[in-house]
Amino acid sequence: MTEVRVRFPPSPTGYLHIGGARTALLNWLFARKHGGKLILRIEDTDAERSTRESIQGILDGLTWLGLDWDEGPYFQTEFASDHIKAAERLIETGHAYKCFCAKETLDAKREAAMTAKQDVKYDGACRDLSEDEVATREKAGIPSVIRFRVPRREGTVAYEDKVLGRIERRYEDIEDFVIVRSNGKPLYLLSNVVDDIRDRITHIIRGQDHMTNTTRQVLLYEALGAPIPVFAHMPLTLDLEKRKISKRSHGEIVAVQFYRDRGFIPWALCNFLVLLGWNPGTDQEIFSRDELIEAFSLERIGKVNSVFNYRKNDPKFFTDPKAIAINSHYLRTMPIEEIAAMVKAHFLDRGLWNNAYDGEKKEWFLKTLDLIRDRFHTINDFSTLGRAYFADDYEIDPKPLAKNVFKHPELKKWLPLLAERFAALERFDKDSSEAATRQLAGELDIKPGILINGMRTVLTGQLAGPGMFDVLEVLGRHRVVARLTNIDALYARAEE
RNA sequence: GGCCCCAUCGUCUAGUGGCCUAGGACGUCGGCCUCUCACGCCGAAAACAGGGGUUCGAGUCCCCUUGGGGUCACCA
Repeated sequence: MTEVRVRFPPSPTGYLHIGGARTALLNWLFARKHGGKLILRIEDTDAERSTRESIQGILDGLTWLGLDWDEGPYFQTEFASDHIKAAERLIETGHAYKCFCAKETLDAKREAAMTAKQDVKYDGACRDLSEDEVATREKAGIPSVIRFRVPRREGTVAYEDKVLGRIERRYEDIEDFVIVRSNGKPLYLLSNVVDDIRDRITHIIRGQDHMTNTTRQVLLYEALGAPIPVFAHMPLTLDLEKRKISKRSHGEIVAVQFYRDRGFIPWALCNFLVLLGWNPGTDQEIFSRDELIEAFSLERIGKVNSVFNYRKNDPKFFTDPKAIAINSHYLRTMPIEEIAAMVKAHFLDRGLWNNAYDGEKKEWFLKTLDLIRDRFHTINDFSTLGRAYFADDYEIDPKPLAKNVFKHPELKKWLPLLAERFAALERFDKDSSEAATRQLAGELDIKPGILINGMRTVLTGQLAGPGMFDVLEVLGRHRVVARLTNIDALYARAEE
């Protein structure tokens, strides 16, 4: 059995978006599943739109996602001579010809046909030019493109799609398409095929937006005398209006970079993306890398386009709720050391990192992360919602401040009083602090919840959080007493 | 408009003629737990686009209609 070779060929005209990431992921999975190779090929033949930053952005995105490749990145422009040679060979073998029609007149014809709601196809004006006619025009300096000569015959071009089944298209519905520009540069349809032949690609896994390219490319494979690879056209990812998502019209919400910046766990994003148009046939939705590689197959890719159900301006669900749900799942179930590594990178970035977290405070750090991670959705939450655990300059959410603190004016005295009790404790831990709190509540004849919720707000800035006495233990007596004692400042600020 | 593809809960989906009074997940709502919130657990509402066939029997096969998407570049 020959080696499985797949490729991911992005055009570097922007950042990596989730559609591209999903394509890369499926190719990667297929390669890993079959012990094959994933080739990364940058399709930069559109020099005007290709940029260095874009190439780097795509590489960074793939790396962040954990999708590694085995060969490349190759750059398509470096193989331009291969493409031209192939085009020349096609001319020699009669599979292509030079066309001298001016782009402007063709564009005008197309436009006219479109508005007249007619079929728009190249009329084949130069298809049967004699050698003399070609020579004359070249001598006259008329620029020409190279067109593929689509066989004029009855019947259809067909191929077996791994996802869609048999796809057929009649020869007469395919126009003679351009494969080389008048400036001598090859076009995608040709370059792509030539590169795939050279790279010995066995399976082409790409979006359904390439379907009409495929029939034409099959013709190219045949004309070039190369074996036709297996095609698998995956369904597209659509936006809320059911439009194909694109970086141009959707901006950051579809950029892989956005998810990195917002504190997503790379594999969680992969896990979410693979579920868009693929399922294992069981109820399993959460997969480790190895599990997913094991479970993956082309046959279980669906035919139906899926909607990327992103939300905007929602503090909790800033993207597809299911993506958030999967991310939070990983956040609270992954080994805490792995979470810690991601939090470290994030803290470093935010200036919240303390080297002791890797040293003498490591145990405390891990314990704290483990305590608070349950209600977080992203890594970023550790520096925002969880800031009070790592710094003293945390914000206090006005909502609980009103509800749990100001609503009980006496807390202004009670909280410092509680701080005194804590300070006087022989040992300060979960049990002793709870006992002291309940004791004080009893003495004051109030519900313990008043003290508990009040101090939660003051100590963590949050309306909700882990069990309060676990929090106290993690925060430590020193910080607890200081924050509870210094409560006057809070009231002073409120009275302003 | 031509060509190609597709059609199950709000969203992601299971379903390959009888196991479907259509299953799961997310989201939503209710309950339990509780110092709060989350987790967890329990429960609820929520879908086969429409119409014809075929068949003893259709979400599942066929046709039509409707709807949606893709594509029609000297972009990739």
